[in-house]
Amino acid sequence: MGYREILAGKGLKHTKTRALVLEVLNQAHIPMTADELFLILKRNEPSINLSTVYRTLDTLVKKSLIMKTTWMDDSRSCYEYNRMDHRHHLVCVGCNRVISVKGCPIDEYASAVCSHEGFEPAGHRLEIYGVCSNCKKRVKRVEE
Amino acid sequence: MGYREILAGKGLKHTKTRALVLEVLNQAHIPMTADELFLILKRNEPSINLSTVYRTLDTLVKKSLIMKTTWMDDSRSCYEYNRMDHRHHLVCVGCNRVISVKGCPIDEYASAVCSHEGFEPAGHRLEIYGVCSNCKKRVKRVEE
DNA sequence: GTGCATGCAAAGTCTTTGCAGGATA
DNA sequence: TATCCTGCAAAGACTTTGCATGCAC
Repeated sequence: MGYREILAGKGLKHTKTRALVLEVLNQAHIPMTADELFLILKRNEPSINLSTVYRTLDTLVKKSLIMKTTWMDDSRSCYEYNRMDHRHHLVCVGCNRVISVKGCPIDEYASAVCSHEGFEPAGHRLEIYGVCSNCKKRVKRVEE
Repeated sequence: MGYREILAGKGLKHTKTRALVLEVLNQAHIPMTADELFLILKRNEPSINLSTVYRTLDTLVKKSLIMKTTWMDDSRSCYEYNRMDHRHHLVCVGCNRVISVKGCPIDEYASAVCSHEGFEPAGHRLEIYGVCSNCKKRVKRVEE
């Protein structure tokens, strides 16, 4: 299914920006900031404005085509393609490298917690933070 | 152990603001914004300034006495007491009510993911989002 | 042609910083 | 007393909004 159909399915007009945002996020597999997207979109569409990117992201979030989130150490919003087989992420607290992790260990637990509290499940957010091997070396070097 | 000792253990001077921030967050069991804290602290310390609150929070985060995070639908930073037996949260996407959930289903999984990728575990963030019973009723009423 | 999307500029919100005076060990 | 903390005001970063023009259906 092309992005034109995906957008039409949500009652949205097809525009260059919307299709490109969906494509970039779909291929990225990793949450990106509005500014990062802006710089990428600018290559195809030099006249594009950052506020258009924000408006586009907002629209796509409202239609649940993408999700908005953040990393714990950064207050900027990030945006991520909303897939059926969602992934979680492993983030290095040293260099901010992000690894996309397949499989979700939470769905069952989340449903159980929700039903215990009388909630209708709507999703969850899970990230794992750690120190990657490069950063571990760097720390050791400093400690020596 | 009092907050004076906790602060001293991290090499920090004891100040009213620091002790109060720790106390409020410790009792809250739920992440709070800088502004929410500011309003509470103002009751005890009417002359307090919001920038002092931000500086205090920053200091306490750097010493790992508290943690900084956000909710998915809000870009403001929240701060949470850093306990050994950490909790996760169930958030209503309708009214933003937050329920603190005992027990963590993730530690083992997080360690496994980290060791698979050569990371040293440093923590994780997990929140569950859902629609609480009140908000479910509200939706039904609108649909009828 | 109508209604929604966009570029541009300006405003808004949250957060950080510089500086002089004040509190802590 | 030396050092770090605080209030105040100003700046900074990210995000949103108003308006006139342009594009999609």
